Amino acid sequence: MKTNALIDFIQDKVRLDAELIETIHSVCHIDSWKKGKLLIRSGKRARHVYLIQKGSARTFYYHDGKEVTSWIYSEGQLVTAWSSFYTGMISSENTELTEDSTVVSISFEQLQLLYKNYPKMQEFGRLMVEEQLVFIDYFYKGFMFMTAKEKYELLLSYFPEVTLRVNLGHIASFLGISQETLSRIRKMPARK
Amino acid sequence: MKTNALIDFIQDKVRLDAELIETIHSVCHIDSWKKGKLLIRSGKRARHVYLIQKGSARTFYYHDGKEVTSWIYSEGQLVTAWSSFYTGMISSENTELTEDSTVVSISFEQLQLLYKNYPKMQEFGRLMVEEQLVFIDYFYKGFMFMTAKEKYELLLSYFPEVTLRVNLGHIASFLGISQETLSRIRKMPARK
DNA sequence: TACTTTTTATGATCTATGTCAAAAATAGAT
DNA sequence: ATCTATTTTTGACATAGATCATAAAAAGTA
Repeated sequence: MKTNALIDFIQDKVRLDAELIETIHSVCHIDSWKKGKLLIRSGKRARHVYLIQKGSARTFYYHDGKEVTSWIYSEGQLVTAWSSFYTGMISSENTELTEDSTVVSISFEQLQLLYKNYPKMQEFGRLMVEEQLVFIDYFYKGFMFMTAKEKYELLLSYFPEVTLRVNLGHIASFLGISQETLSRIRKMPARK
Repeated sequence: MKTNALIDFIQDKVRLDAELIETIHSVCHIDSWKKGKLLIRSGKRARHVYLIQKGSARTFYYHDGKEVTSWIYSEGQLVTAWSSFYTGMISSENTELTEDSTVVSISFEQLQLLYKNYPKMQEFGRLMVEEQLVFIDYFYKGFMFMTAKEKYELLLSYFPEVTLRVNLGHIASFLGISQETLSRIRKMPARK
C-alpha cells in the first residue's frame, strides 16, 4: 500500500481506506527544494498546503520595513499562509524553507474536492483546524504575560531542534523581542 | 419554520433543510441569566458551546493571582472554553456573562452527533473553526508589535460597544496591559 | 440620603527591553 | 586559504509601560 508523510498525518486523525489513500496519493506531489525557497509570496493567494517531510520552514511578513517571523515549522507539520488559504484572500505573509527540505503539497482545490467527496476527509479537516486553534491559542496566550526569557524557554520546549537550527533573528521576531535581547538571553544561565 | 440565533449563525455558513433545522432545535436550549453567571468553571470540562443572543461574556483565567481576560464576546458570537471543548481536557479558563444575557446552548455530545449524522454540519464545524483561527491569528499577531494604545484602538474598532460596556480591568488584561495604563490611554486624545 | 463596595484615575518611581553603533564570530564563495 | 557577506555579540543609553500608593468617582444597598 502506498504511503507518504501527508497520509500518515491524516491517518493520525481519521482512518482511511485503501481507495481513499490511493486518491490522496494521486492528487499530491512530493518535491525537494533548497533553503530559502519561497513556497508562498505575500500579495498572492496561498493555493497549496505543504507538509514538511524533512527540513523546516517559517512564515514571515514585514513590519516597519523589518522581517517578522510569524511561525516556525518542522518535520511532520503542515505549513501554509493559513488565513489566505482559508479565506481565499491574498496573503500578507511569505512562506519560506529555512533548510533544504522535502515537502508534500496538495492544492486548495483538490483538498476541497476531497472534503466534498469523502466525509472522512471533511472530518479530518475539522479536527486538524481544531488542533491548530488549540495550539495557537495556547502559545499566544502564554506569550501575552511572559518575559522574553520565559517565551524563549516555552518555544525551546516545543521546538527544541528548530529553535536552535534557525536564525537567531527569525526566532527573536517570532517571540516579539529584539535580536539583541535574544542573544543576551542565550548567554544567561538556563532555567531562571 | 422555527428559528433561533444559533440556527441563523449556522445558516450563515451552510444551507440547512427544514428537517435539520428541526433537529438542531430539538437539541439546543435557550436561557436567560444574570450578569456574573459562570457558564464554565476552570477545573471542569467545557461541555457546552453557547451563542450569545443578547448580552456579552468573557473568558478569563488566573495569572499570578490576578484575573486575566482571555477574550470578550458579544451578540451573535459563540462562547466556550475552546481548548477544553475541543480536546475534552479540563478547562483552565472560566466563562462568565458580563451583562444580563440570553444564550442558546448545545452540548458537545449533541454537536458530535450532528457532525456524525449530517455532512452539512461537519462542513459547518470545519468552516466555523477556520473562521475562528483566522480571526484569533489576526488579533494576536497584531498585538505582538503594537503599542498599548494601538492595541486598544484595534479592539475598539472590532468590538466598539462591548469594549466600552465591559470593565476597564477586563479590557486591560485582555490587551496584556495594566489597568492604570488603559485608564491613561482613555484620557489621551483619540487616534494618535 | 447616607454608607459601603467597586471601579477608575493620578502621581511618583522602577525596570525590562528597545534602539543605535560597532566589534567579533561564523559561514559561503572563489 | 583568502576574501566577503551574513549572523551574532556586546556596550551605552533611552523609554514605554509596570508597580505601588492613594485619591476620586461611580454604582449598589439599606
